[in-house]
Amino acid sequence: MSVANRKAKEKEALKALILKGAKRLFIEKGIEQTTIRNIADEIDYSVGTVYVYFKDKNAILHDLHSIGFQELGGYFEELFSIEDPMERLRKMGFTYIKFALENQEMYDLMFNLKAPMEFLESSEEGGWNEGLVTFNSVKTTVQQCIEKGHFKGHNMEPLSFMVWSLVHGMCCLEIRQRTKGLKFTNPDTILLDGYNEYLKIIDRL
Amino acid sequence: MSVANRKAKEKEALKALILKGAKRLFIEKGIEQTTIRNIADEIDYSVGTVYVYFKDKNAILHDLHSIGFQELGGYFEELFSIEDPMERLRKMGFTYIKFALENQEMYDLMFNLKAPMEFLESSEEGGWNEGLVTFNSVKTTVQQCIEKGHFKGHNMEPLSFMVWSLVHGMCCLEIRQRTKGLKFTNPDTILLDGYNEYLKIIDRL
DNA sequence: TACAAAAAATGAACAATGTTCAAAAATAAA
DNA sequence: TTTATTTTTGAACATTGTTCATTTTTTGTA
Repeated sequence: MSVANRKAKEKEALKALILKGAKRLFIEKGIEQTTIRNIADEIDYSVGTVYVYFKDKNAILHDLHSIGFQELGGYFEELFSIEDPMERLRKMGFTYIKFALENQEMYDLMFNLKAPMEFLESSEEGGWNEGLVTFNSVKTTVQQCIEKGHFKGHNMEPLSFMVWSLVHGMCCLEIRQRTKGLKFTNPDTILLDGYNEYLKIIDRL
Repeated sequence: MSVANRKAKEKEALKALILKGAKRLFIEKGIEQTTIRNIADEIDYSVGTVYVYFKDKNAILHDLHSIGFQELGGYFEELFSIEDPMERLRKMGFTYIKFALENQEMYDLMFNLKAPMEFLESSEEGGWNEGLVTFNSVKTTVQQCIEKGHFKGHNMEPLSFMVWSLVHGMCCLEIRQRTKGLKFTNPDTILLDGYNEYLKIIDRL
């Protein structure tokens, strides 16, 4: 059994190597500018080998999208030590924006590109688990806010979706160059300025 | 002069024909699935001809993105007869969502795809005029709300950006399949339910 | 009308991409 | 050592955006 065992580990290692190389190139020169040949070159394997370990490009992009969610989880970790749900909700949005701006290509992959979702559709997996888990962080926190007497007259799930949309929308516009295309009074701080307006609002609810 | 004149008009007509064919295919089978050869076939011209009238694919996508903004302008038209700025702001968001859902490929092109912005960067045009005009509709309305005593303690531009991000974020998540990937309690109405939470909030400001 | 010049349209050809698969190389089992 | 299995390879294919020398059409002139 030890040989088969080692082989299995080697397979996993190579898979991880491919993902690591792909991620490096994605961040370095953009996802669209990265080809399978580039990835193969980067890790000194042939094109064919990549296709032994991944069904197609979508599979690579999906696995990398999952890694992105792990990393987002790392950013979120410190949030769960915050007792006050309102304070946690405030910081959560800020952390989300921080992650998006510091990991633009990964964020794009996680929340914008079609590839990961196309992979899900063509696979037997139940649904978008990564998104579900992240959205649950928001929902749970909003629920606790409600239980503490905030957000009177609001519904938990739609309100959570609204909050998520708000931060996602800002990140999206920024990453897809729709803020650079415009000319804001304070172009460098428009995301945080916008988020601050939101903070002012929920502080009163 | 009449010949040169007619020629110029014919050139414009063919350009428009190409754009019309492209748009039809985009809506029918998606932007990513549409090739220049497809477009040429659709209008019974050769590939080369398309390149006589457009520098590259980005140029087509940019022009089509501008057409999208004209269409969005059509949706917005009735808004300007609404006197009360708060009421106008409410309806504006709703109209925006309606446009996005009824014209998903076009919306994607206008607010998500990189092509139109890449075209702008490689051209001598000043900036993203289409986006500027649309965002001005929001800003003007928010400004009028402020002048009427609403949104006390808020700043016009960041607040407008926040509002835009909120609706854009919802549309974006929907169009890029991040709501289908999740499982909402009411999947079919999550956008409107989310928007309603927003309405409840601003009604109090 | 006939014919040369200009303009417009063409499609074969190129480089780059994702993908496949028979063959080669490396490893394991006997 | 020899055979069987696994892993790796890279040439080949279809499809893409793009170019450009050539052909076709239109215009201007005698």
